[in-house]
Amino acid sequence: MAHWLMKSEPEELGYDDLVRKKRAGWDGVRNFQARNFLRSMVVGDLVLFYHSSTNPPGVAGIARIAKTVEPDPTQFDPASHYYDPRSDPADPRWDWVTVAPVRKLRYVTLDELRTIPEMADSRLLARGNRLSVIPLTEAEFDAVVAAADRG
DNA sequence: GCCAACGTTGGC
DNA sequence: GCCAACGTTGGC
Repeated sequence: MAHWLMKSEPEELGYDDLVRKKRAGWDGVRNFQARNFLRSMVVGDLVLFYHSSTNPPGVAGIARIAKTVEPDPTQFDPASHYYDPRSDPADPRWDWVTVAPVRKLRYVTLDELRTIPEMADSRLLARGNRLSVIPLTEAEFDAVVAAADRG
């Protein structure tokens, strides 16, 4: 089983929205590296659900992969913010996975994440990082959850 | 709203 | 296949 961190803008989909909806297609990934990570996910992988572009950014809860990749339907929807006219329906460029909530965590802000020793080498904290889907080691994942539970 | 970082695009 | 221009991300 693998571990991940996935960024979502809470105005689009926050952790509480995921709890309410029970599952959600993770739409809008338009970066090849992030997409390739989506493609390697399997059912049961655990995810730290991260709120980005908000003040403060941070980890809001644990989710899990409920369904593996399928084409992201928003790429074919001209009304969608994520519409990609270059994507060929016969060979879709962009995929999504379906995620489900596991448990809400005490909110661990980005500032606090920076103080967790196990996270020091994570791509999340790397300079200039913009990836919205980031693989975590089990130690990184566990350390963040432990910090949330400790607080 | 700014801006640094960086991925993508397209001209050559 | 280089690289400048452009667009996007995301913290601040």
